[in-house]
Amino acid sequence: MNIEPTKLRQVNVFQNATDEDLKLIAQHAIERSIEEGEFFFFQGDPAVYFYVLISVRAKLMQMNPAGQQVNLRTISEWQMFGALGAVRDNATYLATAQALEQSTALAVKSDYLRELMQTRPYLSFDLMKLMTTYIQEMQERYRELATEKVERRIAHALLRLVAQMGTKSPEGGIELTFTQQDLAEMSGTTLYTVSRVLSEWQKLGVVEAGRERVLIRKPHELVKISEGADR
Amino acid sequence: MNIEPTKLRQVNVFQNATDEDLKLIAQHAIERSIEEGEFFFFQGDPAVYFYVLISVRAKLMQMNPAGQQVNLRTISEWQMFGALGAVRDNATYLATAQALEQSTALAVKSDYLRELMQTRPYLSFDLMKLMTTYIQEMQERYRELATEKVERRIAHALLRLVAQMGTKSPEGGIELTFTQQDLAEMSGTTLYTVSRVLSEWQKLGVVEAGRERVLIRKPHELVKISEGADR
DNA sequence: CGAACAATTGATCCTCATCAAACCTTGTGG
DNA sequence: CCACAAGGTTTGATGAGGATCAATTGTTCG
Repeated sequence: MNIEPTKLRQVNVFQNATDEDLKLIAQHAIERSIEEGEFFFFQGDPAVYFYVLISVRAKLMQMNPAGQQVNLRTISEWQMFGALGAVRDNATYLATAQALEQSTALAVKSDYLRELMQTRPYLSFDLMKLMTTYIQEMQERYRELATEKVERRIAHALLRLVAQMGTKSPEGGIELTFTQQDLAEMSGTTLYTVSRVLSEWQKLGVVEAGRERVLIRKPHELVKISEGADR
Repeated sequence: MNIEPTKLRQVNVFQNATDEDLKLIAQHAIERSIEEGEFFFFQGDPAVYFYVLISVRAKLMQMNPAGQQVNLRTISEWQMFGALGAVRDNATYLATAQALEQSTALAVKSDYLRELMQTRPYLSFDLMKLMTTYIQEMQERYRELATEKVERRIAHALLRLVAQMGTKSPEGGIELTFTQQDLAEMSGTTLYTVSRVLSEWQKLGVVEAGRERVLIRKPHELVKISEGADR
């Protein structure tokens, strides 16, 4: 593929790979472009490929039988996704990956990654480290959902988004791009409640909410809310 | 240590290990016995050892700042726990491990496992497989908590327990041992709600509830409840 | 037998989900 | 370039689902 192999070092799991390895991986990669709202793969599909997002944004989600969905994580550039299938034979994807905007990803056969890992312990380790962070994050979110009230959960979700994909706004503050529906699915609540909470915070000058956009004016206040001290 | 090395093959992650490997691991293991209610380790402690439970039962949990706790998983014999720290240097435990009865576990230095994995890809793979199942389970439980009502969540929690540690009762049905408080922490609800739901089910003849004990009379009914079809 | 712990049950209250309707914002096509 | 459609957001009204509190009743074990 026409990707510059060394760029792949930006991928978490490839940070310790040799130039040679990156070249091999690049050679085995094909590019896939997906329209906004379309899917890279569905939960339950055979996990033939894993992906590295080149641009721009996607999300991993799960749906329950009734069709309600839950957001597991947002994927931005140079993040790997769909890689858990590389671990076992005949694995299937654990979640569904949907493009939030028209997006492009590299696709590499899971088998190939597995093959590489046989002889390159550092690859296994870096993948395990990534998996550990997933476990940790899911455990935290699970505890949150079980024990915290909505307002805190929303604050937490926002803070996670900031860490993951926040950009500094020229006007000061941190800018985030997503719908309130998305935020609701990330914090286990509804669109309506998110809207109300954001309005509330806006009155207090903590955030500014707009269409598919939130500007965080006082991150520190958000942290306070997320940690308790019920205002 | 005086453990028979080949017994270690019952451990998920060691199923593909050579006899030689098992012997090495056994040699590096020390035994730790813990009283009921005491702790193997706490979340945040440096993850110096990983453990393999020899007997009898323990649980992994997280607490929030306010002290409310959430059960992540129940550990029974020959299950490994606290191993995620083996992945990175200076890692800390992601959860707290508490003995549910007086219990014994083998403790092995995390460093040693890491060393072994450097040259034994199958070990890494088997650990990764285990991690994958954790991720999958946590994702499912997270979705459940976000989208399902209590009754279903309790049913699901029971079914998971059955799969993990259910024993057939002589009177017919499947027997489980735990407090309703535990079950509440596993399904993200309260002691009171669990009690009410179990009473309800008892009236319908689905289960029988007693002190630290639940007998499941009609597992099939439980599955139905967990899957929807609001009775 | 009594103390400690587990379970039950009723009464009450509060947080949020749900429904409905209107309001904005953005992009598109005539 | 305006008007309209489509999607996103806001806000109010209502009610259900559970959490919480309080008091009582088992159960087990020393």
